[in-house]
Amino acid sequence: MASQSSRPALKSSPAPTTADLRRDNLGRVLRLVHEDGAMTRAAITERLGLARGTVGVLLDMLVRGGLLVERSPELPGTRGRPSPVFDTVPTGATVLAVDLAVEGFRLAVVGLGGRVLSRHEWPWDPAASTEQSVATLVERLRGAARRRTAAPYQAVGVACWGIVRGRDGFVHLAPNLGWRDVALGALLSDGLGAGRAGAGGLVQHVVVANDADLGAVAEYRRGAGAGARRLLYVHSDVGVGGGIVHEGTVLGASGGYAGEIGHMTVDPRGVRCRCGAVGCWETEVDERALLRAAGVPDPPEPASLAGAVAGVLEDARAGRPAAVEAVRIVSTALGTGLASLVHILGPDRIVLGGYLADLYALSPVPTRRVLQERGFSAEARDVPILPASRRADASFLGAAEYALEPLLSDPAAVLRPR
Amino acid sequence: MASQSSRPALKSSPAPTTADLRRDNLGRVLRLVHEDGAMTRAAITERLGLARGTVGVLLDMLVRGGLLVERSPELPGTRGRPSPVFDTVPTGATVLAVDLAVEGFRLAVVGLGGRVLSRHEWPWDPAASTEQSVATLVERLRGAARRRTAAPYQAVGVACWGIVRGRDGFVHLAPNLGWRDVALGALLSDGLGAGRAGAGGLVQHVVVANDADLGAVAEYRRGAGAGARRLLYVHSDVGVGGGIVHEGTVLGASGGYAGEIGHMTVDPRGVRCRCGAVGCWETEVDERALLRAAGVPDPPEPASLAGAVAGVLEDARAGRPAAVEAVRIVSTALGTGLASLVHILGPDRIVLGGYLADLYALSPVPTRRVLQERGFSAEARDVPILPASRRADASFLGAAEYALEPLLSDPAAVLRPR
DNA sequence: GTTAATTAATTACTGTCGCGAACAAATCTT
DNA sequence: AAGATTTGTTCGCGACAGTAATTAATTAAC
Repeated sequence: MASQSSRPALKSSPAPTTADLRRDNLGRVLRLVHEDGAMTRAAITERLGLARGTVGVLLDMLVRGGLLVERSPELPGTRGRPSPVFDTVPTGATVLAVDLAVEGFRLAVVGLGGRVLSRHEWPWDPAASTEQSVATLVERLRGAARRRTAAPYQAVGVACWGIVRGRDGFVHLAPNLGWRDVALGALLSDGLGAGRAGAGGLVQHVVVANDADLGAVAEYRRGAGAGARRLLYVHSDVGVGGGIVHEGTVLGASGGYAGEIGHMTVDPRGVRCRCGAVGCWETEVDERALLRAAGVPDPPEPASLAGAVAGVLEDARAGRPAAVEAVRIVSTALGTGLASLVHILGPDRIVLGGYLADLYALSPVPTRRVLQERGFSAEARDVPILPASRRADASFLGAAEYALEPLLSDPAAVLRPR
Repeated sequence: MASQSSRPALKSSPAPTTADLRRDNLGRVLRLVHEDGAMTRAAITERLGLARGTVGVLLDMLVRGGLLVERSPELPGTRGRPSPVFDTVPTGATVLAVDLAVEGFRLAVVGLGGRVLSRHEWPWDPAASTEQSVATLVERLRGAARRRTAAPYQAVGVACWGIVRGRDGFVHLAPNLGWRDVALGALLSDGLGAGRAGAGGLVQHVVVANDADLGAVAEYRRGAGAGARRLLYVHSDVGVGGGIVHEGTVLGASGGYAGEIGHMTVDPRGVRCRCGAVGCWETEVDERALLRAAGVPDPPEPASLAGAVAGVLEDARAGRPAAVEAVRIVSTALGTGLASLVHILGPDRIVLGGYLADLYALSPVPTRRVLQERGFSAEARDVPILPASRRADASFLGAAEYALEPLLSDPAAVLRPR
């Protein structure tokens, strides 16, 4: 049963044609302005290396489609012919970005260019079943979507804390919501008529993804990970999640459930994890691990966990031995896991989110020392570790960016039907 | 419905032009024939989805460049106009594939299409310094390269067991050769005049890479990993190496030293590793780990290690308790590490090389059980695990494929200067 | 205040790429 | 022998990008 299993059943990827070229370049122009903000024709031409005429045509299409606007140049200052700038139209494409939290769900309407247009928040009904909760979510989204049907593109991006299959947004497990095996992606798509342009279709696209993956996207696009070639994003509060962006693509969100870095085994004689296994990394580095190491009892209310953690960090800052020692232990465990990940993935930057940013800011030495000891190369030993710069918004922004992706890779497909 | 299938390509910099289009498609045609063997115009047209005329032009260029030949069709049999097949010219592009082993280095001349044209083997001079050994290697390669200067493309691919920086082929550490910090890639490039087309340039391109990475390439291209979307290749004899192929690109070979999966930490109270750290995965799953678990003393000669391992496996097959238990322990450790890697990377296939193929064939249950216990999804729990189908040749083939890459992605650049 | 220099956008022209339709070729079927 | 079937080639078309000349708008220099 080994060799030469039939034929390579996988079809060769279709070869690109001139139409693909146009699609690609149209997307590149839009993406550039979306990511880097307003800029002139000349700047776009320079950045993309295209011919001037080409850029002109592409910009014209995007303006005509309502995604970009041409504005008169602000106060020339430089000499030479002043050049009008092109900027995104925030209402030209909007994403309903959703963050599913324990108490309720937060909704942000994010426009093209990354501008947050509005925010809302609704509590869960504690008595509601999973089905009812999802139905409520759909209802709220429908309401928000209906208010914005003028935009040529509208999408929904949901950040879900838990184990989510990127391919179709199937939620295998969302511990803090108590959800298990919920086909959230399909339910939202149906409820909002994703794809159905005319009849009842409120949005073009729905994505549901792991919040750590989306945090990685956010940091890569508009945060501390910008410009990295291979970014490792590690987030922790309760549990540890992570996302890997490799040369611009998210490792994990495409197919299965990759990126569950919190559950790599680091100690066969360790603590039992929520997932049922023993010795998962997250049992040694998440917030409860810190409390355990500090001898602080687990607060009964999940809501007060953050406060207890802040307390331990404060105590450590103040020099109380028990807290200092706890921080040292957890920081070391953080370093050990990071070292493994560096061996496996070779990131050129690491971004820490959640309480890890605070932990590392307080006590970088134990973490760095492990990397120094275990790294095989200067690159590995000295990987830059940065705090996440999008702490509060990471999931939102990532969800928005991710949901916007279809538009950015093929604006024409969205504009054509109009 | 089918939303969620976005393939995020978050890059922006280089915009493709029509020239890139042509380059791309020319490469696709060559790659297709190289990988899947001789085929007709019609088949190529179908596989690539290009217009018939386009394929005709591209094939014409490749034939004119001496990379492909047109052959009369074999026995029509079917009705319709018979179609000549196009096949690779093995001598049209050759790679000098090198495997650096303990006793000496092996050299295979591999032609386009993956055909091995010749093999050679030279022992190291035990008294030689590292510099002298490299000089010898260069000399042998020069000799082999000079014999084949007729080919439009010639390259060198070196598989090196150790820690190798993919970017430039810098060998940080090659334990079995006793090499440390050798700029092998640069030395070979200089010695063979890589790139210098006219004056003394014998080859176009030189790559040096980790043998596990190259094994992964070989298995992905022409072995048990063919067709996988995300392939995890794990190899072990002494030490554990690994390679990850994600959507057709090697995760480690591009930049730093990634892919050193043998050195992820699995037990803080474990055994000290050669690398100086404690509890590396390879201390629990490589050949010496098996011997240790079986209570067999480490043979003094590295050469007799394989024999000792085979003996333990044989004993286990025969049901001797100590050997059976040792195999169980190591298989379990294999499963633990694989489970972590599955969590992190989410491969859709795992290929085991080196003695791990035999170990798993003998005792798959403990490994599979760990994956079953720890996996979060059906995909993760049931990842196919296959033995490498290119056991002996993996490094060779991978080196050849990898060194051929520049030709396959841009045949015109090679053909133009002629 | 006029002129030169500088930078930018538009326009027209040219060459290339891939597509599709029509036609030609080679074999099989009836 | 005529039609059917599949394949390869040719040629016109549209789309795209590159180049160069022209026009436009501003600053700097005299």
